[in-house]
Amino acid sequence: MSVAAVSKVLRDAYGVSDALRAKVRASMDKLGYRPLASARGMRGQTYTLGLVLPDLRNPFFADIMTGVNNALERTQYQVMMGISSSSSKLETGVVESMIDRQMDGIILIGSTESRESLNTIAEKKPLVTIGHHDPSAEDFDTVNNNDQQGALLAVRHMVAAGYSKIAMLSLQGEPSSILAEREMGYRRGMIEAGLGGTINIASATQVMRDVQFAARRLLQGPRRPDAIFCWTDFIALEVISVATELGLRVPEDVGIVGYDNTMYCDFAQNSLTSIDQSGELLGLQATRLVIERINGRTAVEHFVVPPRLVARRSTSR
Amino acid sequence: MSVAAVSKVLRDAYGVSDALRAKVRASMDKLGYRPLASARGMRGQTYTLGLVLPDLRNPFFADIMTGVNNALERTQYQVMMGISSSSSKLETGVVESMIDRQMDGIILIGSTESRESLNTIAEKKPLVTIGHHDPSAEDFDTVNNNDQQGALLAVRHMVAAGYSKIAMLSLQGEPSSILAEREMGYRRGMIEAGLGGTINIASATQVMRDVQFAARRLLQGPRRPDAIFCWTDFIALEVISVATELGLRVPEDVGIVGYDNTMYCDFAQNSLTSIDQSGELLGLQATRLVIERINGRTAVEHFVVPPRLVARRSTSR
DNA sequence: CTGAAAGCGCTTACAG
DNA sequence: CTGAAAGCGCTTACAG
Repeated sequence: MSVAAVSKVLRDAYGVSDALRAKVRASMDKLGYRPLASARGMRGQTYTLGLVLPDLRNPFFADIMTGVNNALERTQYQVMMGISSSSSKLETGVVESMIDRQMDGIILIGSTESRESLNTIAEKKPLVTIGHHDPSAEDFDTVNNNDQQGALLAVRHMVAAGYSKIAMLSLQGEPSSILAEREMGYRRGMIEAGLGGTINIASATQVMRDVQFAARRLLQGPRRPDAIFCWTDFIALEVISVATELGLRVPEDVGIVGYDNTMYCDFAQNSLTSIDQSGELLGLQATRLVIERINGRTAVEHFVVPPRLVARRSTSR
Repeated sequence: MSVAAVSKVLRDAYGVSDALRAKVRASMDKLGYRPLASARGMRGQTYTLGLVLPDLRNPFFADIMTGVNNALERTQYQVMMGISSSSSKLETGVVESMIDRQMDGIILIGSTESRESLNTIAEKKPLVTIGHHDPSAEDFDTVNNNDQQGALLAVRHMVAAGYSKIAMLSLQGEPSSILAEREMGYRRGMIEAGLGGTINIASATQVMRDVQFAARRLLQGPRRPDAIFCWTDFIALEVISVATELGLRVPEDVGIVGYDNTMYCDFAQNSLTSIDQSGELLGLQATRLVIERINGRTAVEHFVVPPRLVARRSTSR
């Protein structure tokens, strides 16, 4: 029973008899042997996937993780997460550190990087992005919900509910492709409904104070909207809070729609209409794709899931 | 300029002249050299800390991460996160995989493991726990808020606000030391107020349906409480939701207190009184302690921060 | 089918 | 102060 034999059993490689395999397995169990990922990484794989998320606050990312974990079930792979907004290190920094740590593949969520820098990463490691639209990318796979359609659904729903002065509270900061897609969907929806003249896009960072400021500005301004389509559920909940404080009634005075359909939407005190982008499915699919790439696939894949509007009281006028 | 020299510069080790150091640095920059963590891990450190959290849904963990990232600023260390509740692998599984991946130290959040199994981990790697009370542990450090006092503060506050039939909605599942501490604090508070006869502890898992069921049972039962102290803010928000659906007014008919003082507490539609356990500080301190241990400290440290009650409308009767 | 040997990119004594 | 050499625990040709 040689070192080589153990290695082969470990990787389910061919060239070991059933007898030897059983013997090795028994010894591994008896000794509680665990292979060191670092040593394996020196020559082969580490069986570790790197997942980079922009922040931990949005419960939507927990949905994605559920899908990732489901896909990893019964595989040898483990996932390690890193946060791209950590004060000191930027997105590329976190990704580089994943590469230094020999992750076999990388899943990047909500990236704001350019095609070029994503290609640079993809040269080194199999890469799949979630929440980054680039249908003509060739070196990495993308997994998305159709953000433009999501925004369109939101506007159509609000129009059908009788709202007409519909604003969008978008995200301020690094421009991203999903931002562009959703704003485009909003514009198209407004124009389609003959409301092109009242298109009104405000924006705020994710910082609480900022969102409150932007919400107050919208709700106290001269052309006060009667409905607001918000970037995420969390932002929508803040808008509900501000509206409540200003003495405005939701949905009577102002209708609110969020994005992601997180668990908070269901609470009676929120009852928030939202766009569901099937986070769990996105995570599952991204994980499958990255493992396929690790196993040799080179043809690009772009996976898009249709969004779904879940109507609740916040728009039931 | 030898391989050894590069290694020394990398680790800021002694025994290199300023001239050589500068030369090495220049070359490193020019070539864009990045050391491979796996290779470093074979002989020395990986400069990676492993952080294990029970789930991604509780926004409180994001506060902890903020502290961790602050502590890591200007150090060479990176943090990798793993989720202990991932369907397939259990808490020990995730920790083992962190050890296989040569993490230099491990921070374990909300562990439900026994002293023995934590000691087993601590034998292999520097270990610090957050949210696990074991003041006489000797092989690993602990970082906590004083959960017993937190619960006590909650009960005292509710009593002062005029509530008397105060129930606790606790967590069902693996018993943990923080669970024991909080329940103890609740009991002590009740007895202290002369309400020992109406002690009432219900419990539910974190699953939404479960919490709703438990909340309904409490609020529709024969000895309906006039106030409920909840395990986390999220659970408290669910209780507010159920109460609202049952036509009960918060805080008039029932007062609610949460735990963690997460951002959601501030929303006008929630305005939830909660116990702040300074998550950011806990994360910061745990990170410092684990790095100290990596650098050789062996004397145990147990850090405890006092909790703070933040009163809001949900208890202002 | 089986195992001895080289090598992955570092760190660590050790000799110069 | 500097660098040649051994060795960390694996995987991968390669010879037996």
